[in-house]
Amino acid sequence: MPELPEVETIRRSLAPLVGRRIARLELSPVAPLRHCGAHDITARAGATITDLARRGKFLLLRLEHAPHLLVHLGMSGRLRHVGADEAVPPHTHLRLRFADDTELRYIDPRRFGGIGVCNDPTGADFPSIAQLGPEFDDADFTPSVFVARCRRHQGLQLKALTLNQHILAGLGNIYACEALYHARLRPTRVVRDTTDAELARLLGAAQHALRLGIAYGGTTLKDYVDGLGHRGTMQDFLHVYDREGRTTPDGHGPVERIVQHGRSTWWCPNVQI
DNA sequence: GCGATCCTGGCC
DNA sequence: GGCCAGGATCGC
Repeated sequence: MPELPEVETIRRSLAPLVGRRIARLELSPVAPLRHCGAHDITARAGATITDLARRGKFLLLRLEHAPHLLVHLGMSGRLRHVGADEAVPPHTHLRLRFADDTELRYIDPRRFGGIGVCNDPTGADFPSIAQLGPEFDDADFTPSVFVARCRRHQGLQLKALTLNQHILAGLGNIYACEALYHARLRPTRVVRDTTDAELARLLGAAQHALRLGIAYGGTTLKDYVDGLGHRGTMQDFLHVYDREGRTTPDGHGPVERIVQHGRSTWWCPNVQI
């Protein structure tokens, strides 16, 4: 479900949790645990949340003392801060209860996401975070750095490149399709047949797509909401994603759908060369 | 680098 | 019943 803009929106919406102590913690027996055991999670009961951070699509709940908690929402994960008396939906895997009778719930029907712990406040000791590429807004992440990273994967199609979290962290299927459209690049193009200038354009388009997504509070296609239940509005500004057979909103032409690596890509042949 | 795989649910 | 879904990992 959530890509970087959605996770960032959730992070911001959960700011009221900072400073609160986890009075009680409940972990489902089928919770998707990553690189840890149930006790690593349940032992965090009693700890105080000092900060909420994000790295790529990971949300970090920093606690007063390590280890910290981290969450990845996968395809169907949600985080909700609600009153503890609200009905508990199916597939609720983690509940962090606070003294004011509210709780943070992690809900994930498909369990493609997961929860884990890390000792480093940036999550750097967590395997899949350690392997992430730079953040889109990292000041050191210049076009030449991005091009150099891309050149290590000369055989990749540009669609796979944009989705590859080791090269640039945060894009998912929506923002990858939109970035390729704004960069005017055909998703089936291969890195080795792409100029440095084109790759630099792709980075700029990806950064733009992510910034826009954050500004609009994420994309609600179906059921994405932030921690307080608010929908995003980025869906009103998409140019190609899920628009097969329609024209781009800027009137540049018809949108086609192809399948790459088992996933849909929407793109506009009139624009993307 | 690619395809299969992990899951549940919604829609046709 | 089949197909599809905001993701990532693990084999070959």
